[in-house]
Amino acid sequence: MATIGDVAREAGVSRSTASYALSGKRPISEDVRRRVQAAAEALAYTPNAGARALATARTKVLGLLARFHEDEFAPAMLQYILGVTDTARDLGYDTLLVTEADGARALRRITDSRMVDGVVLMNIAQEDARLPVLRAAPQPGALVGLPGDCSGLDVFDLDFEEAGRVMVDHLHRLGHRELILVSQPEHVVERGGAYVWRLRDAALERARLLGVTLHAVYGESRQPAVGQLLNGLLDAHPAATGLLINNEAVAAALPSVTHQRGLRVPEDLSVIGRYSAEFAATFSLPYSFIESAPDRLGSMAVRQLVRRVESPAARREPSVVRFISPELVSLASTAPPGPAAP
Amino acid sequence: MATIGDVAREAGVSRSTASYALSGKRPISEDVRRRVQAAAEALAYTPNAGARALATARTKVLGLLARFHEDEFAPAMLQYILGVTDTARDLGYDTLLVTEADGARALRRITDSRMVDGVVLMNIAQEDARLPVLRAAPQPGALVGLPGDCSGLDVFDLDFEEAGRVMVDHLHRLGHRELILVSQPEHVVERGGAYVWRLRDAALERARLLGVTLHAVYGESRQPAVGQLLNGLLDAHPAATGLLINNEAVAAALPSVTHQRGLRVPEDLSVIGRYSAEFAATFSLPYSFIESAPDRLGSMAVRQLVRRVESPAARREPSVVRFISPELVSLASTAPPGPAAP
DNA sequence: CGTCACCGTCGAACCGGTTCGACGATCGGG
DNA sequence: CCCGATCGTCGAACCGGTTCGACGGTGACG
Repeated sequence: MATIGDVAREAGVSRSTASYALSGKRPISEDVRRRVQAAAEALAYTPNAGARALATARTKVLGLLARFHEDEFAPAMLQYILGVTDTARDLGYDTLLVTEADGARALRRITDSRMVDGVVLMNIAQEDARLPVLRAAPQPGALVGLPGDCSGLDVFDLDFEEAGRVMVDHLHRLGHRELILVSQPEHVVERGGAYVWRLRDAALERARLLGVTLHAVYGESRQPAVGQLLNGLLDAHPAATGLLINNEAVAAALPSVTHQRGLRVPEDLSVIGRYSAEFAATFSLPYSFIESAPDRLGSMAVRQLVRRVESPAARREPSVVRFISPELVSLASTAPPGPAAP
Repeated sequence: MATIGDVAREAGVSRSTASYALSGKRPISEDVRRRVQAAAEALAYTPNAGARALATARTKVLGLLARFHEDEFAPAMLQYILGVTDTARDLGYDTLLVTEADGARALRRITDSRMVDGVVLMNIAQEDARLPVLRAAPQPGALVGLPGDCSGLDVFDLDFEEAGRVMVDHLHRLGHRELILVSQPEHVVERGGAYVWRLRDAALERARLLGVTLHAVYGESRQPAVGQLLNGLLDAHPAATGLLINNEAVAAALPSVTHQRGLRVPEDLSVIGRYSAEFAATFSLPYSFIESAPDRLGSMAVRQLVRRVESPAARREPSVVRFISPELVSLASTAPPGPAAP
């Protein structure tokens, strides 16, 4: 491979001049600049990333730490990842994807060795072992998901509390008075998946205020348990006219269950979920839903991260916590309850 | 951050001695070795990745080039990725995930700049623009998927031809004489997705030999088109007793269609698909299927890649093309046709 | 007791970039 | 015509590792 020394020799200038001619960081005569560029072209010169990183203390690589729990829904995960990699590339960065189980150790490895200029953390837990490591690291970081203590960290997440309230409000306004909320499986809660109880608690609180009955249960993530759970719920609460779903797997399984039971949606049961539009389209879920926009969250996190990476001033700004407000993007499957329907 | 110079000073030795003490590449007295290790520990020394890459011409990073077409199924994609990242980490490598649209340019970027020691290419097309770039690159590469010309390249893929034959054979043996095969959408073929026609052509050929009628059609990847397609097919071929599916989205949509039509599986219709066990479990597909093991393919590709990266001898070995033989891992939904059933 | 081999350590060079300070040439102004 | 500012270029140092060759000290052996 050609080095900048080769380019310089070919163009008949010194290495430093070649470097300046290519970077434009100092004035260079038009003639020399052209000769250097021609030489670089001719030799197919590409700077060595390691050497450049060593000299500039910049790698142009971002780390992305993600865990794949079997109970997490793959399509959503992939959308987060794409939001990050695509945005990073637009901004001139590559992405190092780290999926190993011991996230804290992995984070220490990539930050201490200076492989990355910054990191995005996903699958944030209430008490996340990676956060102390991140706070101590010299590189900035951004979280997708809200931890218990987010001091000093940039956080991006859906406003799950508001999502819970919007769901309850919407059905209450239509006249529903008995609802069921299916969340993620309980072990997601146990490992600190705060988004489960953030939506759940807010929904329960709002239901209490409005005088609506809300049966809140933890869900399942895999078949056939999901189907059994749904059938059990509908058996147990025959008077419930509305179903709230904070769990992609449950949403995906619902159509066959309602079909099987002969339930019409929304005439017999109003349904409102929380997932991405992409997910809704893939599985043709005919439900009202709150858009969770994973790709947008990933993208936002990267933009903020890169700002901090590239500007010393931005690095000193106070940390931000930014919530995407839940938007009800479809109203296909919610209607006034039973008797009022055609 | 501490450098090896700091460690050396702390331990009272030269930089080279510190390096040798940590790497063990030359005999070092027990006393010095302990002092150096203590110093490294005390200063929380971690080698600078850029500097090491510059000196050793090794980055301990592998590139993973993947494209995400909207008509490709996310869960399978994620399994491929995990197979690669997890195996790479086990072998001491990190993974640079590159998803940009212009794969050839991206590949050139990461190889020319020496960011990676090797690359894994996914979503291989029949005529793949990345292959010339890979062949010209100084780093070894491995493909997950079979291109038209795989000379000089390590290739890992499911044996789709055999999969097609196994599907037809299996149903023929049970007594079925009229079958339907639903493949991927036609535009997957147009962009060079060879696995579509590899399975399809082999199935058609085998059906011809056996005197079985096989209606082979291209599928859809999204709802509600998938459901409409299936209904149309079942209407058009009422005498067909077996359904072959080489398309995850179609498999996922089938239960609600059969339910809706009142078709019993396997009594009225035998079904056999091609997808991963993970996928089957998530969606509770009660079908016979051929395991496609994306994580295993990713893992195999990385193992071979790392062999070539680490051993100059292995680098000179002739390239390999390795097919996973299709295994029928479930027989839940295939039975002799109609009248013979209970 | 002298010599040789070997063990352990050191200094220096190198990997391939970037960047700082200096220096010569050119130009304008007095 | 000389001086000083400006422009363009160069040499050298530096980033932080690894590795080669050399060298001093010790032990074994003749």
